[in-house]
Amino acid sequence: MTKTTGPLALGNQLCFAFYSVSHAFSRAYRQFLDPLGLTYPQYVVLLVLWEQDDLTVKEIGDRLFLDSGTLTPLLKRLEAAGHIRRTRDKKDERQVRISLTASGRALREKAEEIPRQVGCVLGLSFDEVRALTEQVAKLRGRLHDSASLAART
Amino acid sequence: MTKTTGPLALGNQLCFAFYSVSHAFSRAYRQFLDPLGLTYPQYVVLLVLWEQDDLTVKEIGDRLFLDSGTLTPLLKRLEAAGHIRRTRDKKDERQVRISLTASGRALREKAEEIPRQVGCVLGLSFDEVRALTEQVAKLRGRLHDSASLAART
DNA sequence: AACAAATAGATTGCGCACAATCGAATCATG
DNA sequence: CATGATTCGATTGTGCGCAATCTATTTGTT
Repeated sequence: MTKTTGPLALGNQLCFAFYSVSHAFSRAYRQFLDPLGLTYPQYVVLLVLWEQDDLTVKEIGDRLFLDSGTLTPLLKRLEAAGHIRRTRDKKDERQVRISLTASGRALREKAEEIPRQVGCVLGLSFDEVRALTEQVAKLRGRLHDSASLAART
Repeated sequence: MTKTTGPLALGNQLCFAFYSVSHAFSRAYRQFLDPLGLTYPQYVVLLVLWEQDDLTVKEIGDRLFLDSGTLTPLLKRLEAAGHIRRTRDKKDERQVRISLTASGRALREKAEEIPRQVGCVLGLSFDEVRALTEQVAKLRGRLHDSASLAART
């Protein structure tokens, strides 16, 4: 057994809980995403585009808290797979607009069932999932606020 | 604004909440870990060793849900930094035992304050942190159980 | 003793995640 | 206008995270 007291005790550390559950979720999704040839981060990018098509790289990054160093190669792989198109914006040539292809839109159907399938092993009610999601999102917001505060120093 | 309904709506997805809060935590820890020359995964390995020294790679992996593909290079970097020693077990030459050096033990003091410093931006009481940690750990357990069940097929 | 199976760790290859840096395009200010 | 600052995205380099594979060692069975 591990100790359960003290500031360094692993069991008490919320950060590790999130770190490890995030990987566990990623592995759980993998079994459904592998047949589609998608990774979890690619799937999340598609989630964004299924909600709103034709976004710039920056807009996608803002929604997912990812920067171009992560997104550029990821988007190139999605483009190589034929799921998206990358085109420079005519109005502002600095921006690259990302739009779904027919293939990318077609994936949506198959992806629609995944969260439900993973969700049923969680043993949580819809309301519990909603409450937990909101609580976690609130924590993420506070961490971001404090980070951007620290960065301004 | 993003939509808030439908199975694919990002805001409703617990998985993304964990994915993004985990990165947010990692970034929050980074500002404290950078001065120590540690990454978050390296810090977590040290947390384990501060709790119990002289573990095998497998034992560390079991506690952290990581495999040798991740741990071997990470441990070599911790060894190169002088924080740990890696020695083959005399009784069972397949195993590599990981033990802290004086330098590795000395880091503990400086690391002791980090979770508290990050924790105070969360705006949660001690009990709320404990409850949330337990709830998240329970979810991780269920995801693991279902994964090992699926792997056995 | 002999040999198949299991186990521990290392290695390889791929895909994030992110800091740092760069070039090009745009904007702001005088 | 001019030009300095800002913004966007791409690029580079480092470090995970993990599947797949490999070797060496140990264990189990006969």
